[in-house]
Amino acid sequence: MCSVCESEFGESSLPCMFFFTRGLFTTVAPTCSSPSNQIKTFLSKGLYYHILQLFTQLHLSAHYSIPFLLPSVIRASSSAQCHAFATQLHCFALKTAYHSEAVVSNSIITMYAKFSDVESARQVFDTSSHRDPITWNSLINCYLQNGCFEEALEVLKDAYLHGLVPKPELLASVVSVCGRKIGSRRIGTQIHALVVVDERIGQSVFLSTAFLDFYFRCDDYLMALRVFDGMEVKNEVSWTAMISGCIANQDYDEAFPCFRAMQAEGVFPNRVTSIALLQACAEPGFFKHGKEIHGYAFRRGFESCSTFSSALINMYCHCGESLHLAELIFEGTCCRDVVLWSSVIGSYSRRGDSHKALELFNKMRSEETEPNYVTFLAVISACTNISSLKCGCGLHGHVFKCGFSFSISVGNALINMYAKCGCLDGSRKIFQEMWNRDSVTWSSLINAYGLHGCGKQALHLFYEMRERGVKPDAITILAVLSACNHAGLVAEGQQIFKQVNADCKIPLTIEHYACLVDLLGRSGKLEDALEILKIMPMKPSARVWSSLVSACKLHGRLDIAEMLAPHLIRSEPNNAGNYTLLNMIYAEHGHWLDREQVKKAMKLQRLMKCYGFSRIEAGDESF
DNA sequence: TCTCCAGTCC
Repeated sequence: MCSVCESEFGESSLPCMFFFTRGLFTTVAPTCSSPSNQIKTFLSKGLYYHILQLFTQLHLSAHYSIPFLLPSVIRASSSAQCHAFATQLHCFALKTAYHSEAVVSNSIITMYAKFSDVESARQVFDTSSHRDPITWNSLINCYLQNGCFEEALEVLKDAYLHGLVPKPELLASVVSVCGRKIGSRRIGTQIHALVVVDERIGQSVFLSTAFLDFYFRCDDYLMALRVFDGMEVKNEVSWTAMISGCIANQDYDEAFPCFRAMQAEGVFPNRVTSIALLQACAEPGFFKHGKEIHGYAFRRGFESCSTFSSALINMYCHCGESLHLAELIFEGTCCRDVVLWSSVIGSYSRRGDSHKALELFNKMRSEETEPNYVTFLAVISACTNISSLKCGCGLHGHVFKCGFSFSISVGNALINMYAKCGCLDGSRKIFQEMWNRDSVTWSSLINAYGLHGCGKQALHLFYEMRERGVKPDAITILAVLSACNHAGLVAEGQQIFKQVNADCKIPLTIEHYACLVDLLGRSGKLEDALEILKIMPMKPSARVWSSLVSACKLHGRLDIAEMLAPHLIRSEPNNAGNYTLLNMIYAEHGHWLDREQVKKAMKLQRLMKCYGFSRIEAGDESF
């Protein structure tokens, strides 16, 4: 048996004879058959130098097979991440002039694309004498894979002008990027127009699905529906794109009938369909569908996929009482990737079980899974919930060590964490050290100032933010109003509210109105607060009523409190706190009869006053 | 070749 290609039979071939006679393989018997078999064996054993030797010999003997063999070896070496060997193969092609064959240069372009060496790929394209449609495709794909969207479009345009008709598969990739890239809507629509006008391109289910997804991502629901209805053939991917589109638009009532229609048409939902549907099942009222999808996926064997497990766990975590199921699935998943860990840690953190979230983070590290920035967001949030500065500082250190100091989101989470842990200096320092900031960064520090009663500084920062051209959003406004509220800056808060309301650029929500009403009430401007109640475009929430009644208590305005009392009780009939508040107001003014009535009403509702208590924690977690 | 999972500020 030949020890190179391990074949049992075959006649002596030229290359093996050569190696044998030159003593390159003194232990090899010359019984190999074809060069391609030998290459396969060399590749599987990692004997790259021997492949180069073999190519040299084939070239010297003018063997015809090189233009056929070289591309497949280049492809194999790029799949195996052998950068150095792949570059040597390129050198070999240059030296032997095989690079002038389109099939060879195409494979070299694809190889450089895989190694993210866009410049080398471009150089090969520019110097190649024979370009076929695949050469153009390879370069466009190279740009797309490496995030160079503008360059990809330039080449696509060039190719079209050179008379090349782009393949639907290629256009599908381009359209897919258009949907994901902000500001590329026009290009996607132009490509759609081109496909409609130029009949040479032809229709394909891939391309139509890409357009369907594209229009959903552009929030053009009607166009998406037109594309979907116009599709002659629909496969599981097109149905999945339709279902995902409905879910992204929060149109859950449409997503499930679509899923039924898909099955009725005889199209089997795949793993991606199940994952997309699980997202919708996490919404209140759709949990029963989630169990159904779980059962279906179990039968189809999707459960072994970590992406699926992640979506499943997320769904069970969102459905409150099913956390034990989420835990069971998590324990039963053998391949836990960083997404799965982050998902579980995030779920515990959101539910307020911060200690469990931190414990899982430690477990994740002990299992040697590297956290990413989403993991840090989840675990920093957990630490913020328990206001543990010691734990937060430890996490900050980890963030630094793991190289996530440059992440804006992580920086924002740290600003919030330091503020909630009582360390305003920490928040300020993070803000100052951040290389890039977004509107959330500014909102976070404004909020931090507000929490610490530094209203003036919060306002100053808000003005600076606007001067620097960073657009505030609804949350920034809420943070500023809240800061004004904490610091008693009534005039400033009122002015900002008026400005934002007049601009109409930022939609004001019930929270903004509640904050303003609270601000006015606390400062004794109860009549102004009542005016706001009249003009607000939404129904006042229980929080608005209770903050106003509290303000009445603070400023001794029994008259207004009595007027508001029925609204307060109606907004939250089962909240004992509201009755207690009224009790106290009546008692303070000596209205004992009214007080008795409130007490009776409380009894009637079988409500008990909840007494405050301090919780003693077992101990701080160590990091 | 198109479709899918975790997320900071209130």
